[in-house]
Amino acid sequence: MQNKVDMKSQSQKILLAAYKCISAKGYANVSLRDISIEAGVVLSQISYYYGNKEGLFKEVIKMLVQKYLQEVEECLQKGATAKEKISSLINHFQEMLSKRPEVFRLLYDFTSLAIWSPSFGELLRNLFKDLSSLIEKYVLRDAELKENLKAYAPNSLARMLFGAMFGTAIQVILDPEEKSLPAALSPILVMFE
Amino acid sequence: MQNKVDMKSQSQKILLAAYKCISAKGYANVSLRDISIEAGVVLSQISYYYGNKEGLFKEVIKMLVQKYLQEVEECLQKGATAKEKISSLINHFQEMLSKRPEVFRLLYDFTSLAIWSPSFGELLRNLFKDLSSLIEKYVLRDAELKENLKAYAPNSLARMLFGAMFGTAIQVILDPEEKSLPAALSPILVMFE
DNA sequence: GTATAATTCAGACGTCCGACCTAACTGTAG
DNA sequence: CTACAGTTAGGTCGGACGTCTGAATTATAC
Repeated sequence: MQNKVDMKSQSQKILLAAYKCISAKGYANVSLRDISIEAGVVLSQISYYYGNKEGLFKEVIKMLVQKYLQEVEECLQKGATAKEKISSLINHFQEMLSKRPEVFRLLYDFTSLAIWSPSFGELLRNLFKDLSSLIEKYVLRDAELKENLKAYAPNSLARMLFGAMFGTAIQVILDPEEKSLPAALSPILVMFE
Repeated sequence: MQNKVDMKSQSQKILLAAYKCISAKGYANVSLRDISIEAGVVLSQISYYYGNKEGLFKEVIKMLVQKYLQEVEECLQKGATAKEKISSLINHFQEMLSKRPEVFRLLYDFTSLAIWSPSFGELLRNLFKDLSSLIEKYVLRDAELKENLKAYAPNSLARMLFGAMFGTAIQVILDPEEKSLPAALSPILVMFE
């Protein structure tokens, strides 16, 4: 019979510990031993469930992607106009930045891995594609879109909008003391008014 | 007497080899041995000149920053209106992306280091501050600025503009096959027309 | 020329890591 | 109970890494 504290499966404990460790110290600075200790599990359990470090981190990413893509979609459904939708998305980003900055740290860490590793690269490419597709779907199909925005391919616009959030957020992460930085996301709205 | 091929000082050879290796494979995937071989220099020369791996990479960054901040400033001086200046900057980014993508790879690699290491963090924070200050100085002090842009703090606007380029560029780096992506930088111009 | 400092060189050291192996344990089906 | 697959445990292994040491060489100052 399993103890109540051990109700969570070993594999889940490992996954959560990996999330915690990596988002706190970075993929490169965390060893599988660190994670096994944090999870209260023996080292070899990690290879048993996830094969290797890369496989484990991929699962962490997949878990996160699944969780947050949905949140983003919900944001984009709020509001009637394009501006309101983007505004809701920006609010969500700002809230995440202040309340769950570790999610962003993980994202940026993941990004640098993706530059050098083809398999991570594909994972991140898909995430970026999905995110910009969501923006395209909910915002840029808006009939009320300003005339001068229509000169650009919707996909380019979506990529740029997402890029602006991504690029602004990293500045916040790097300089959390600079309280005025999150506000830098707001000027995006200019494009929709 | 030094051989002509060895005219470059050891420290310079190391610095250039480090740039080459790191921008090709990433900081975490390059060993000091790789660099010493690429430089045609003995391993211990690296510690002699740069102390340790971190010190060496910091010098690589400083070299790069010095080189490119100037380029950016020159871009921003071209053109009369805010839109023209930003357009010139975007062109420069697009050209860099296609001709010297390794500079961006280095920048993103550096960014992920900066998240976890305070000293790298300070270096990158300063770079971001300098870049956005340049944009602020040359573009956003423009008297012809659109009325609705004036609602935002110039610094916030500059941060967002730089963020948009940073965040769009990473998508290009990750998906170099997608030839339409660099065009995603262009919609930024909408804000200035 | 000699003394002194700076540089170059070859190699070793201890550490840490991911991967791997084998045995023990657990639950289950027959 | 037995057989067996699934799981957990503990430990080892080889290798790669950054750093360090000390000797050899070269340049510099007097």
